[in-house]
Amino acid sequence: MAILRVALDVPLNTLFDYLAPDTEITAQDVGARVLVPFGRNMMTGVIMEVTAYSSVPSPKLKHAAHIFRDVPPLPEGLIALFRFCSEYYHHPLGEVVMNGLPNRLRSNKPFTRKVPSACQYGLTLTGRKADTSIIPARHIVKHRLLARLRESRVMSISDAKQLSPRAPKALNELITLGWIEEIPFAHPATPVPAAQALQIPVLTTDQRNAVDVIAPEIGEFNTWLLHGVTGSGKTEVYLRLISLVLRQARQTLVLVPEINLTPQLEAVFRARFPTLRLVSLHSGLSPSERAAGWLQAQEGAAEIVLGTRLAVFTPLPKLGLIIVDEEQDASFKQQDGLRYSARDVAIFRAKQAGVPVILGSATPSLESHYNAVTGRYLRLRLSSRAVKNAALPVVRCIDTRAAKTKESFSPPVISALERCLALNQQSLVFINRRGYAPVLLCKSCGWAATCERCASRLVVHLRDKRLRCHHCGHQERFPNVCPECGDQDVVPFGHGTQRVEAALAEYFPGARIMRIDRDSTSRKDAWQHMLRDIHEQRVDILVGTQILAKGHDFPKLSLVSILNSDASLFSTDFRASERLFAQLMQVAGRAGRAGIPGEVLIQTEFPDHPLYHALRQHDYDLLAQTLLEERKTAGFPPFVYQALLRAEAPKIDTALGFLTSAVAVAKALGEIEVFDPVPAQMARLKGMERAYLLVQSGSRKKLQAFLGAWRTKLDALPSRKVRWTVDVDPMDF
DNA sequence: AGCACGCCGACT
DNA sequence: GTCGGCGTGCTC
Repeated sequence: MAILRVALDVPLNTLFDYLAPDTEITAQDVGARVLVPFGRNMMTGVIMEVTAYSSVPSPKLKHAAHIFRDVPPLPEGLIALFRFCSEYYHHPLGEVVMNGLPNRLRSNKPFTRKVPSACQYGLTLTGRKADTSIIPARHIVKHRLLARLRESRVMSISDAKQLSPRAPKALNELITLGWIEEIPFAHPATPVPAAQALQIPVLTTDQRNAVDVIAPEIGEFNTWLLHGVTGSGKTEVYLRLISLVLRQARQTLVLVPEINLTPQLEAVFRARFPTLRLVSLHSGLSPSERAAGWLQAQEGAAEIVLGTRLAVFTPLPKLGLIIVDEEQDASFKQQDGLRYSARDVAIFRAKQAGVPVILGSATPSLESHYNAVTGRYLRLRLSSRAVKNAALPVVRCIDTRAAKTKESFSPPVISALERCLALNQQSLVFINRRGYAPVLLCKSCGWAATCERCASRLVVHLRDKRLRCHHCGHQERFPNVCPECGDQDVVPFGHGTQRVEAALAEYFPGARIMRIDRDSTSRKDAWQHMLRDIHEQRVDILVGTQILAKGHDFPKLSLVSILNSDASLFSTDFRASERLFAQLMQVAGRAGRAGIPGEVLIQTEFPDHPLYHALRQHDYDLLAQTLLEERKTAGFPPFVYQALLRAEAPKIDTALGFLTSAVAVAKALGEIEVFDPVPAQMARLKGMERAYLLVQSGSRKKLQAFLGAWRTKLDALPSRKVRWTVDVDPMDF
């Protein structure tokens, strides 16, 4: 009787053996999903191996209930990728495998592919004449659907879903009522491309060079670092290479950071390749849609798979190229569960598949930069802007020790904004802090509002008169008096986007000001509408957080002011400068992209800091060299390889106690540098106390070997009330 | 992780 | 006398 070795979504570092449900089991079934009894439940897992014998005593073995043959089994390569991740990140294989599957395929129910809805919806005669007031006013979705249909006659299911996620249900009820009917599509939804949409831009010398160098290497593994200043046209290089890959009938995987950038890039791809079969895996998809896209990729039908970090686990039988855009972005590292770096997994995957991987960035991570310096990655530079006459913006520092700020603004920034307004040009004010003020203080006793579940200050949101924790989402009412001393003098301290917006409104009563942060863009489609307003010049001054920094072109923008970024200069996090630099380069890059000369003003108390110096010169390499030297002296990555043992417990001493015994175990294993356990930066989060222990080594191999042995020993350690995980190549401390 | 079993305090 | 607390141990 064949034995199935099954990966299950449980935090145990083992596969589970089952007797095959019938005799028709072959090696073909490796990679298939399987329904098995586990404990007292049924669970869905993936068959990792089919063997003849099991080391589990036979009375314990149960029969698998059912092998799903609704979708093809996972390809061998993907299983190998999962095994690699499990080993490298020291995370249970079952969790890695199940984490990689779309949710819909993790369930115990077979997958039935829904025929993509080939119809639109329109009003019936009854519906057109009907009195909508007989529908209760609280059925907002129904009213909106009807109103929209009276306007536009027809709408597709996706139009309806844009109105509300509950629209399908409302539609069905209205169909039952006889007000709405299904209208079959006359034509497939593929729009005929306008001739001018296909105009292909002429490449700059740098772009041409990059394409010419990479093109002959398609079909071979190499890691390319496409290092291009903001606005240098990295996307155009991607497009040229993708078109080569398309011609070979192979698939391209494009990974993007976790922001609403996916639709932008999707539109660019569709405009260039009108008949392209593209699957976009973003957070807005329903489980069925995601599974459907995933299957199209697995069947080789999708030519491009575009998505955020999870997309790195999409099965791609005809993979020809991987692109990781904005490779330095922190969102490629998952911060819970399997703590993988999608960028690093992508590189492994490219190597495994024998295809090139392109890491694109204006400000590469120091790790990638170093790999390019040592020759492990091949760097290609795009050093000029792609749009004719678009020069890099002039960057100036405003010394706020000399030019005193009032409500966050120094006189030079105010006059620059005035100038911009007079010239009818747009300007951007960057302050990376949401809310009105980052802290609420009592002037009398020094009390500050803090989150009861986290070790964080509550942020003042004046608009809704509430205090909010930006770490756990907790919110409470704004106190009228200090809860400590009863004094009435509780005041917001410091500046966030809302306060800056209010100050600007005072300075420039006539200006059209728009605030752009997670609060103002959280409503569905809000950001899209705001983008349109910006493009159509209905806005003079944009105030916002890093959400503004990424990927968007604002052609009319000529001035960028950065109000308050000094805090990150002297952070305890050794990666803070690198991140700040990347962020400021990105924001600065928003200015002057379409021929208007751009200007960037940075308010700082440390205008002589090397970071600002490099920024003024647009000199990434200069700063990278400085930072690398610092890291080398201090013994930080990329000169060492690190891992964290993270522990959390209701009481900090429990976590620290566990870590202390882990230190003893680690020291006994030897050959590795072990640091003392310390409380995490955000020591308390969501009611849990957190601490970590850092280990590092100059050799990745040694670190890996150590982690394997260490983890086995840690599993045996008593860990009452403590939850612990290993974080390889940690990004957050 | 779930989910059992299992042994000690405040309630009908 | 029971209901229920979460400590410990197992899941093929």
